[in-house]
Amino acid sequence: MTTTGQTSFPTTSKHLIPIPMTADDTPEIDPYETLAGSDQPFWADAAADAIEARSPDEPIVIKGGVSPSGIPHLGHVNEILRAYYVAEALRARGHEVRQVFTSDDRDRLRKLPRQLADLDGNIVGLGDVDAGALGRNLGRPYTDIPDPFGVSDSYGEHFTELLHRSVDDLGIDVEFVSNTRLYEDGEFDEVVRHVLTNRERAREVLSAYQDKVDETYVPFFAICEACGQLTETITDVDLDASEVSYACTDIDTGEQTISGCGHEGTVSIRNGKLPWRFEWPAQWKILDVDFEPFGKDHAEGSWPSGVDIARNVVDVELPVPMVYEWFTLEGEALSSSSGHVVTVDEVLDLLEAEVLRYFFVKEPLKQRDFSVERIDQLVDEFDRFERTYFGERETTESDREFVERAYPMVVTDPREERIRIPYTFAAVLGMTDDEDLREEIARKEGHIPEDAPAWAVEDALGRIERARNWARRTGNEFDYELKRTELPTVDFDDRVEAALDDLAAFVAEGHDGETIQGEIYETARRHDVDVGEFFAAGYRLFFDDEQGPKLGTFLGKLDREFVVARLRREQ
RNA sequence: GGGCCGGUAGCUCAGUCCGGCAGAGCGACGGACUCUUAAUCCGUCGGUCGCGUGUUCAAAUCGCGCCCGGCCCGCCA
Repeated sequence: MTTTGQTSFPTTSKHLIPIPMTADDTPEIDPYETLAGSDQPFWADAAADAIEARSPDEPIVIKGGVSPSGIPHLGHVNEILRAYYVAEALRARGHEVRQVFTSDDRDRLRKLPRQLADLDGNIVGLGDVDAGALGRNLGRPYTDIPDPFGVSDSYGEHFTELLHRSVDDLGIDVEFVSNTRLYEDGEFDEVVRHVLTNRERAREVLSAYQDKVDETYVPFFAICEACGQLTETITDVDLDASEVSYACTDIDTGEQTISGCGHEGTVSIRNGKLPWRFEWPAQWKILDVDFEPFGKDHAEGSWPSGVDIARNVVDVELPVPMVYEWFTLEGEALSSSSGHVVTVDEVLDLLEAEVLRYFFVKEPLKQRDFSVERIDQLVDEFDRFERTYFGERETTESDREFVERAYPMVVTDPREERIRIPYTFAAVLGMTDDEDLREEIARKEGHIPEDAPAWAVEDALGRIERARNWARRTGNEFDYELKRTELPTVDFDDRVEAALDDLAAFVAEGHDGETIQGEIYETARRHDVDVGEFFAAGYRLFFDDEQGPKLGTFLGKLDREFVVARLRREQ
């Protein structure tokens, strides 16, 4: 994890001058409007237009950020990918762009997640770590909590690292910034001092948004020297010393109350944090943010107050906002705490990174469902997206314009020779572990051109393992597995058994797959067995299933003794 | 109480900004490949565009009013 190389601010500054207490109308800026009314075929270009319209200084800064509260899932990646496409759109126009992502790791742990994940992404239950020890850290900043796995420096660093790895796996290069480091290194000093200097004003502005703000409210949380909790009761502010005094009182997190230790003390403003509503605009100022995408959860609360605070307290120009809808997983909201999540790690076992990148290139304001069950549809859609780019299929003009712009951002090295084996067919090929056989069948069925370059063949075959993982994970109709070691339980009537013996004899003579396929029909007819019934018998024998791949072709590829013995129900 | 998204073919969705013949993929059905089973190819089937209403020569598309589904905010972050 890296931090920004910001220079320190001088201790005296014009920003320490109190802002006069005047009422100020803040025209609303609707974050839903950024993409509305644009005639751009790709939404990221609409966002880029809005950014360019402000003539920002280079490099243009695109930000995002989340708290490292637990297992990073697809929702967290969404935040980064949305920003990424906007950054790419600007880069394609020749701008220099910094995409930064703040890990809001000084936020406090408010409740224990039900699941955690180790650095390899293996998901474990809370009971598999020392939950009691973790529980004693409620109310403390993530970066002050020991890593439950004992590897990283802190809980915060652990989960930030996991997210960083997910982003790396997607091939996205983002500058990660630790919020804690920004405080520790003094990057926040000036803006914190400014907010505290104008705390009357801050109180007045925020009170329009939060009822709990009263005369005693001070916009700062201090880290208690005794117990490490972020306490909200600030009893005194010493701007000359850049210190605050506090009393460690109970914290009401809404769901539960975290008891304070009662300690009273004084700490530097580097040992604490601004409340989120102030911290967000403060980040805009420190990092000089030009564009900020955020989930719809921020659209009604944090954003309007952030606009007000940016203008009337922090004194910073607003970034261009953009709201994105959250998506669902199998039709239901993602939830770290309840464990209804899917990680990037898991998804990349099922499909290629570019397919996942494609998922996030679609309209941000549409609520979409990510379904493992129907991943084949997503992959098929991606394959069409790719074929459209290479002009291999017809589509509408607007779709073509979208694809031409978006595809190079999804697949960063477009190569026309690339081969995609249809996903469900790849799942069928997954029935065998024999890699040569996989390739042979794929070639035979026309999914790999004669003159395909080796790299393209290798890439294409890589999908088979993923599709097989998918078939197994979902246990769907493509979950074929050759029952090689033991004979499935079978119960055939005499005619079927006679037909199988007959077919065994034919196979023993040595024929290729095509011929065997034809003979299956002939044999069935000769023995007055329904063709469908006979195929079903074959699938039962070899796959313990009602259906499977094209049988004759497949049997022709297996070693003959095994096929003959199995047809005779001997092995 | 408020916000946003969605409702178009059996399924998943595009089309709505900017009104002008109702679209794609999957699916189902029929056929071809000496051969009902993955794939491939050909063909067929598919829709009261959630409901109502207004505007218009013309509405899936624009306005208004509803209904249904989902999520979010009104604690915290």
